[in-house]
Amino acid sequence: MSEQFNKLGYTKKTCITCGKDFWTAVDRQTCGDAPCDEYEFIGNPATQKKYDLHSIQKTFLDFFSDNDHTPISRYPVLAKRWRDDVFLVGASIYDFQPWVTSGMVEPPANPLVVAQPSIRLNDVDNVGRTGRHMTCFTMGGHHAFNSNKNHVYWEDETIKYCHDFIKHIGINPMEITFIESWWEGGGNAGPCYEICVRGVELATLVFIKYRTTPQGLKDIPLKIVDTGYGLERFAWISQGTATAYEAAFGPVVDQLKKMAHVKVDEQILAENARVAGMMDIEDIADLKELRSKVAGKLDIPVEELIDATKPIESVYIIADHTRCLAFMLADGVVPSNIKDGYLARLILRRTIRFMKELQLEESLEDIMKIQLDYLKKSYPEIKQNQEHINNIINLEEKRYYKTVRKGKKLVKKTINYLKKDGKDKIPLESLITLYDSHGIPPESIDEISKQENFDANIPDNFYTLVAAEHSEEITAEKGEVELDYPATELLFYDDLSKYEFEARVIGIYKNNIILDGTLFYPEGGGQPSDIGSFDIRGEKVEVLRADKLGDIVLHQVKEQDIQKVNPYQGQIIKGHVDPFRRKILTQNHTSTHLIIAAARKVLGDHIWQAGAQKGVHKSRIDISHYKRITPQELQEIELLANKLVMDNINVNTFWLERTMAEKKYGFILYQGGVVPGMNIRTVEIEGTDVQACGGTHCNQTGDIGLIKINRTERIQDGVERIEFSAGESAIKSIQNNDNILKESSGVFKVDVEQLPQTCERFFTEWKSFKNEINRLKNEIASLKIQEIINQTETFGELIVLNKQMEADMGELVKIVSNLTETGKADIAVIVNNEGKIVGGASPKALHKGVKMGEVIKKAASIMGGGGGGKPNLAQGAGRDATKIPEALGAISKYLENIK
RNA sequence: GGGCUGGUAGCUCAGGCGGUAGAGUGUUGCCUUCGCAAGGCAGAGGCCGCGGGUUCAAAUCCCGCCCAGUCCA
Repeated sequence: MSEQFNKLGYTKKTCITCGKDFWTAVDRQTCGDAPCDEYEFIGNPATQKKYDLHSIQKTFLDFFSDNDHTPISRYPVLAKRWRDDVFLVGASIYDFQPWVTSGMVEPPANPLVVAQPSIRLNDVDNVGRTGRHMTCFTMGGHHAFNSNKNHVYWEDETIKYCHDFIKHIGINPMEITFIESWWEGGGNAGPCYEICVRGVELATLVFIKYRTTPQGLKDIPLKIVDTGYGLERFAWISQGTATAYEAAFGPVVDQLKKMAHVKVDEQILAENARVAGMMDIEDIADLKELRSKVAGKLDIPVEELIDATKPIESVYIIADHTRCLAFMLADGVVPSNIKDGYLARLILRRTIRFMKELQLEESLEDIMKIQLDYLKKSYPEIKQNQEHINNIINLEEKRYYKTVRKGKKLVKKTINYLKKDGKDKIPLESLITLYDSHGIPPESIDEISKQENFDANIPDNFYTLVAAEHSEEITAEKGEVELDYPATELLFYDDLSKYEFEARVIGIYKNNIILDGTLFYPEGGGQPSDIGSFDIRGEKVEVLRADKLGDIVLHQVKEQDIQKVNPYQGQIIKGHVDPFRRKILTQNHTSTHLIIAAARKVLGDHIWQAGAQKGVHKSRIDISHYKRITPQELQEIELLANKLVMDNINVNTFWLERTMAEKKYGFILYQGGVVPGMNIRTVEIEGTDVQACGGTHCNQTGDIGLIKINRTERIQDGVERIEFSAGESAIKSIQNNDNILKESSGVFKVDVEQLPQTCERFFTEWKSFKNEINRLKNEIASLKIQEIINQTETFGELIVLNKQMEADMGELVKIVSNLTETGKADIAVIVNNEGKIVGGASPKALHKGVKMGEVIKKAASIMGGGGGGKPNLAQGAGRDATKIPEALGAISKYLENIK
């Protein structure tokens, strides 16, 4: 245990309430954390000086900077910029996972200090209501990374720093308690202290020293001091405001209050926060309990409490959410229906919903302006993105209103149907469909139902029931094979123009050959593998593909070829890479970098690669963009990309240490996806684009020759796919388009230039001909009626026509329906020479029980076909025209029975 | 990545268990009116998203694609 506590005059006690061990400098019974201790700082700040978020952040960074820590800039909140296991940064340690924390890469500084905006959305429902929950908070972290070679500092120093910092800002250290605890997360674990003052937890000091495995805890080589100071909490305790929101973003709250004319009862809020502080609030039931407790303490009915707090809670939510959004959008999250984009949309729509609740007339853009003006003091880069943020939120606002409008209609329609069916409440099934498929939250359904005097019948555990609808998905765990061979030397990086090489066979795995070095590029980074052949003492063995397994390249050959290689284990063989394929894949790969660069120029800096697949004939690249790329924009991108080709820019590739590379170029390096490893292969197209990329690239952009963009596709909301071809394939693509045009214009026998207007003309004419034909058929039908109207017979009371005549299906239908509708016949059955048959019945005949569908079905089946329809009109057909008389006979027979 | 909706007239949408493509609105002409608002009558306007399949017959059923919306991880 730490010596430091004794030095500082702290002794260990056990909390009489929760039983946890804690360290204190005074004689006290409880640990100092809620619920063992109540909030004691509301209306009673713990410091002389009041810190706002900007000043506490600066004080924090300066303090640790003065104590030998290197301050580093915040990381983007969008964690996928450097890792692919989480969407958003949830703590300062996320910045260094996994590369630094695994020991693979040196930290940017050691020890270091950072104020990292972090986003956690799991408690989103509590935000604004408990006085302390936020979606976005600033985690101050001072970190030390201790290895065998380099011991920086551990527990003693950490405790001292924490103690000194708290003292530095003016809190009496006698008030601090250090609660002993255990921390686990992200596959790591270690002991920790929770630092509490006046009932609120201000920081956590974690000492990461283990890896959690199914077999238990394992020591890790790198021991990490992971501290998290809740800077908003520090601001709060220094100001003693009723809620953390006033302390963290008071100016925003004030302006919103003014806008919405919200009046606040400070006493209620303070009591609410105090009681909430004592509770672990997780779901709606907890919130309800909170309300009733607070109402009880204030001795007012719950309804009154809710009415009194609802507006200000909305203000808090909006202030919190816009801050969260500002970071997300500025850092490059594009709202979407999936992944991180979905989270952004969720927050954005929640914000609008609470704006509606307050009946604010201002747009989201107006509100966001307040937030950005507040944030710009510490985060000028966010304010610089204002235009981009506005573009997105205005678009999203419109989309949201459209969805709401549609949703309202749908709910009303649903209710109408239910009313017709004599139901008095909405079944759960419909509620789930409305939410799940159409995004209408149950609160909205309830609201609309009330207007329609209907019971929405929404269960309390609605969202749990929705979750139950989504049955768990099976994720196939792929068994990783581990092979014990030395890393294959990747020769292709040395000289990209070489296609012949010699290497030693060092192993064989299934039908794969392992060499000590290779020129074959293994599939990776969206670039397909090379193909080619081995030359083994004059015998040729085809290489089907190359794959990377860890550091080893596997060369796949045909099963039967393995014996040819087997005797040569340990010997040198020759390899030959298909130069054409390699060349065109290389051209395609460099092209993707140019298209990205061009797209950023044309569409904006928010463009980020979301995936890519290169191919021989065509390649594709997915980019984040919040709306469709217009055809004009696409042509601009194509032109610009080709200009970059024509400029014949040098493409430089070199290896850089990871942290160095990040410092030099920023996260835009990871445009093409997260790359593993200590050193990063950096591909730089001079003055145009830099990416961490393991692929093969042209030496100069001119080597590409030509880029042809073929089409775009919206693969997901917020992600646009661009398909293109490069080099020879680009020429082929253009020629292919040419051929299509020539063939098309050839059909019309016009010049290519005239094709559009010719198509237009033909299509228009085709439509008018179609209408004309329809009109003529009507006329023909009435003429043909004249032909046969006098051939009717009378069966009892019914006038019957049962004949064969020449007419097509459409005419038959018109003739028959005209006859029976006008009363010229009660039963009309006409069959043409091909065996197509139509029958109709007048209301009078229907009344007698005639079912035309059955009649025609029978008649058509005699002719070897089928048919059917409604009682008053039916049609059918048979292939055997010789049976027509027989079919007509059957009908006569049927009619005999009717009369 | 997975699930669920939807795409029908210029617009808003019915219809859909296969059997003659509909309404409202807008539009055009005529009637009523000094004129307008309004009303009455008549008409024009549809590759029923695209491509396959099943069937005597597909807007309708099946498969694929495109477009839009939405929920979840």
